[in-house]
Amino acid sequence: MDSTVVVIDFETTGLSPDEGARATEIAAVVLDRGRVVARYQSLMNAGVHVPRFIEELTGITNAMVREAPPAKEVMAAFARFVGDLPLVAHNASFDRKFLDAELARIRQRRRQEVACSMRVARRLYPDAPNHKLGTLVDYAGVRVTGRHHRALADAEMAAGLWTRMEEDLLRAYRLRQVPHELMCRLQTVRRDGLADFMEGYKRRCGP
DNA sequence: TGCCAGGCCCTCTTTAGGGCCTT
Repeated sequence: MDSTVVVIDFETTGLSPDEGARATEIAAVVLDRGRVVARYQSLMNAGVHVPRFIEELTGITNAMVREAPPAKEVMAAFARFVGDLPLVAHNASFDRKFLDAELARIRQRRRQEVACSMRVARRLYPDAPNHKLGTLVDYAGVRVTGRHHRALADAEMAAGLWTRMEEDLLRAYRLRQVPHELMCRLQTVRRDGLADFMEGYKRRCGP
């Protein structure tokens, strides 16, 4: 189960929990050997106003949030769902800070690292027009599963992108498998040093 | 109601600046 990860995505009222932004929706998909085998998704009511811009961006309205279960219940269920499995998110620094902030409100702490699909994509696809999730989904031929900026659709498409990147690594470097640890280490490799890194990896670890 | 940040990476770099990406 070395390759099993949970791909997560938050929709929020803004860009930073330090500035008062809260989560409005969260989703997680369990990705096992390239297949989504479990899903979790919920809107959540954190008792905050959703700005008009965010309503238009996400389609998540104040009325939808008012009728959603309390954030503390959603986050507790989310924490049970993901357990200790390693996490993946697109632009992980964003989702990580909201995850940590929302968990702290229910007196829980994250127990695993969050790998970043955007950072890996920047290594693997330096010629993509840009590295937004929507652009990479088109560029890599990932199936569009729903509306962008809704948590479950974005988590599923990020999972599809993660799978495609594993496949491209397998093809390009003739590996038998792509351990999650390798995907994490790719994040810290300079973009122009990927080929050298992979050759070194194969020598140390075998194909 | 309207507006907001921060980590990462690249390069014309490292005594820094600016673009990208997330909502």
